[in-house]
Amino acid sequence: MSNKFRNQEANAHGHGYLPGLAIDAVIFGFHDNQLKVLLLTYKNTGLFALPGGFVHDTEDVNEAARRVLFDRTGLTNIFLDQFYVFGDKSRHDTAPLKAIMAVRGVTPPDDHWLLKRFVSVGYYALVDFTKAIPTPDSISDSCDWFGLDNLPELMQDHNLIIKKALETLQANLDQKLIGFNLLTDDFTMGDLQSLYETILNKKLIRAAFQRKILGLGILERTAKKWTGGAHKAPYLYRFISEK
Amino acid sequence: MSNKFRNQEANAHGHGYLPGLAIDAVIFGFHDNQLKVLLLTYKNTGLFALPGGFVHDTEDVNEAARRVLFDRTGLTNIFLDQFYVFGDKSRHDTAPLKAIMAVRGVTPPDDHWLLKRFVSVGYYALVDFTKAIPTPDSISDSCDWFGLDNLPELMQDHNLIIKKALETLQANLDQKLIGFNLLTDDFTMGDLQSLYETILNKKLIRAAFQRKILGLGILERTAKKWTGGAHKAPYLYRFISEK
DNA sequence: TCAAAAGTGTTTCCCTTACACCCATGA
DNA sequence: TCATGGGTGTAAGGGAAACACTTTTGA
Repeated sequence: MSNKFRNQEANAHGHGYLPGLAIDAVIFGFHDNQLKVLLLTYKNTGLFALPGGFVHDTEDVNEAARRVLFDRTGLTNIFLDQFYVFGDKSRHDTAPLKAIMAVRGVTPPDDHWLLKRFVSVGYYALVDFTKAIPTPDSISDSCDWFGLDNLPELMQDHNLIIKKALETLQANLDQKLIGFNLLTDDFTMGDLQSLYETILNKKLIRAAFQRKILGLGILERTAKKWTGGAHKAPYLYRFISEK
Repeated sequence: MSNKFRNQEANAHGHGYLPGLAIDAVIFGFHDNQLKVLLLTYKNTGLFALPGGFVHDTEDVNEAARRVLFDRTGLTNIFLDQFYVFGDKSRHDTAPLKAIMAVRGVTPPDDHWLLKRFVSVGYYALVDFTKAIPTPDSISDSCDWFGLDNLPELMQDHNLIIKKALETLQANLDQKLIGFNLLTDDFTMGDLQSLYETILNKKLIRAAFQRKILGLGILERTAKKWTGGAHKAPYLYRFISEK
């Protein structure tokens, strides 16, 4: 949820949007050897939420997800995938929405469309932490990275959504080779291994990892070297996009 | 789509249902060494469609999918999983729905809820062909198995939905060991291999397959033997449910 | 000179492949 | 007895794991 309220408060019937359908985006980043997700905070409510939005009746659902991702990060051409539909009736909880609106001095009518039951399509995205520009929406007062290890209590079932997104990421990491989307253009083998270890939450064997990754034939060595530490300088690698 | 119209024609506003949200179920069966899916046919329209339905406002989306599966097959406790949300705006096509209604002598008003844009959650199910009892809904005149190799042209994007369901099945076959759901309680190793070969659409090596499957430790030999052919009688195996 | 990180070579182990052989059965 | 399908034994091959050795760098 987020960006869900720009102009919507005055639009009590949700004209122009698909009714009862929301998008929630788990946007992963990697920094300081930690997996992070983008969260919105709502002023004076102590509420935290995943970035999200609704679907215009003129766009595809997947397009809406890309729009949400762009609005919160300024990024396009990013790995973004559906992973689950959250449709339990127990999700229906009007309290947080009312609280957010109340702080803004709005008391929605009981039949306001945002207070109805919503089904949410969960998306997860992998972004380059250094390139994303976290941007709050019109009714949240900040948009920030939070470490996966110390997430706050989130609105509704958003903690569950993140959990399921992480499981999907772990399961697809090797299969779809999506991990690279979390790194900068050039990176060392150590960076990549550290990323894998963080996502999978287990140590990997250095020599085996190096051979396995290089064996995929999807990295090129960019001749350049890194400098700084009291040790041998590692090579920088770059992901080879489709030839 | 199916079962979507029981009582709904008279309910032009879709009261009691989540608006704009549908469920489509790709129900796989296995018979005569062929993968089959359950389809509904609509009288006098030449239209074919996947079984489907809508979500009551008193039930979870996953519950609604189970209900659809039960209504069309009489089965419960069946493998059933979400695999994708079909939400492109190009799906919106009122022609087939109008045709179906027209045959029944109904002309829906232009703002009838069924003529609005729908987003559909795709589910796929794996059922024992011998146990399912295909049952048409109130407005289709038959519900039958169709071989995947000779599917008719289906309503809307239902051919695409089946294609994507099959890809999901292929990708998850080994990982989640879901293939067993398509067989009878007791089966020979040949049956199982034939099933795998059909789903994956490639030949497997007999000896390797047998060792691989038995190596999983999830089958028990039921001592009994099969009879009939001019060759050694194969053992029957049974899937060991959680111990 | 030393510690630490990086790259690579070597050996072992295991799973898959490939091939073969034996068994059971009915025509 | 013969063809056919079913179960299993054995050896080869490929990749991961485990370990070690070398290289590079700054303190």
